[in-house]
Amino acid sequence: MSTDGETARRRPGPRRSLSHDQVVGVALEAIDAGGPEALSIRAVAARLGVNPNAVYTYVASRNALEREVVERVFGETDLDLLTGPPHQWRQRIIGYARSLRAAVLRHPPVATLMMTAPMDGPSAVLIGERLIAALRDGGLPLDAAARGTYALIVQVVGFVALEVAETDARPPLPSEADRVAARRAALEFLDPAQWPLSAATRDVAAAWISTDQFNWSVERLLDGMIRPGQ
Amino acid sequence: MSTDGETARRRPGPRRSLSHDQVVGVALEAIDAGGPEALSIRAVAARLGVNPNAVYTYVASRNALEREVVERVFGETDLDLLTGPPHQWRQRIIGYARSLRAAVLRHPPVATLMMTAPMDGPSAVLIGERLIAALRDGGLPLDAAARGTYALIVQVVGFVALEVAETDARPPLPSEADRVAARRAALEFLDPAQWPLSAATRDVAAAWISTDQFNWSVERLLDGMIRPGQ
DNA sequence: ACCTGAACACCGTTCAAGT
DNA sequence: ACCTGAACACCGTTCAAGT
Repeated sequence: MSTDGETARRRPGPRRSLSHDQVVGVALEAIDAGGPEALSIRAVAARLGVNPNAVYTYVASRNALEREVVERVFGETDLDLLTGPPHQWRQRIIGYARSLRAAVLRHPPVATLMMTAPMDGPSAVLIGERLIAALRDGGLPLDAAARGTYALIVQVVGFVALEVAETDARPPLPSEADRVAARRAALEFLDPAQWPLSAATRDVAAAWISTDQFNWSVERLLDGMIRPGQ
Repeated sequence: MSTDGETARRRPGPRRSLSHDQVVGVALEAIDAGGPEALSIRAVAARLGVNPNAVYTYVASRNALEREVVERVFGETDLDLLTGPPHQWRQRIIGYARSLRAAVLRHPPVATLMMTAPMDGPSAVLIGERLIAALRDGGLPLDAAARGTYALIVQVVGFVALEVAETDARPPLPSEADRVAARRAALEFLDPAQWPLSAATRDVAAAWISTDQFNWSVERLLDGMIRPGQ
């Protein structure tokens, strides 16, 4: 708790000390500079110019640090995109989904971290709250809106994680066109005699990680929820 | 190990030596016994009674080992569920999705591994091939079936990964009922004044990781693909 | 409250040498 | 071909001690 300093009390928002935020910020810097393995207690300590164990003053464990980094990246998304006129519920959801994907792609190693820790931070709660509202604007009953919220989160975060998994996760990522081209080349081996359908859809599979496919997946999920077959 | 010279050559299938398969098997055993951190070159070596570097005779790196473990778990799924009469395309897909989820839940740490490596193994190709076929049986054009295949994979694997992320990933996992109950308790803090929609749907959010929600998500995605709004 | 110093029990990976 | 022995450059975390 940061009741010790006065600056912390002035701000009514997050109660974290400045040094705590610095640690998280440095951790994100380390990840952006050195890739997935660069997020370590010792690397953060080195960047701060202190001994490794000094980091434990601000963070409980490596795991806790990872979760704070995730929280930080959620904070880089544009939550305002989720609010707006009810009839635009669809654009709001798609717009925010793209904003979330973009934020993670700026910090590729964070994609994995999002899949390995429960989404229980303040940002996650706020995103959930606004997603439920948007889905209700789309005509979903309350409970279905809550279910749909999670299906959307799974689709969006899962998509980005698998997208990043195709790379070495070292920022900056190659352009989407380059990544699709690399996939296309890697799929050349598909033998039409052995896997006729896969071979015939090589070009589609190469573009599985594209923005186009991302939008398509989210839209299909929305379509399936709006006129539910149950 | 037995007949490391001739048995491997007799079989025309995978060209791997018996010892290679043993290494992967031991890695999976280690994971099942010790959780996510137990999958290490040194732990596998210790289980085999050899020096750490001896493992490199059979596996190129820790990363390669992880991917082989994923391949092994894919092999535990029941691919036959994906084949069947065309009119049952829906049951085939849902049935296989459940089989895949069950296989991963038997080896929880593998869920994360599936999100951190490209799905390019032989099992992944075969699953893709049969998923495309099933979606075609559902009436989708070829390209849409290929797109839908990836959306389904993202939803299924992403769902399981986030489900496991709520636990310590140490098998055996608590029962689903227990895990839902734990989530319900953890969501007690939600303040209706601050997050009215989230607080009102606590019970739904607690069951986000349930089989019911899993089925619902997959079904909604299928609904959205079968009558596409594009 | 926050840091240093030192240590413990681990990692993945490489190299040289044996058989 | 497959292993040992030894080493390098790392990890996360804990404890005791300083200020």
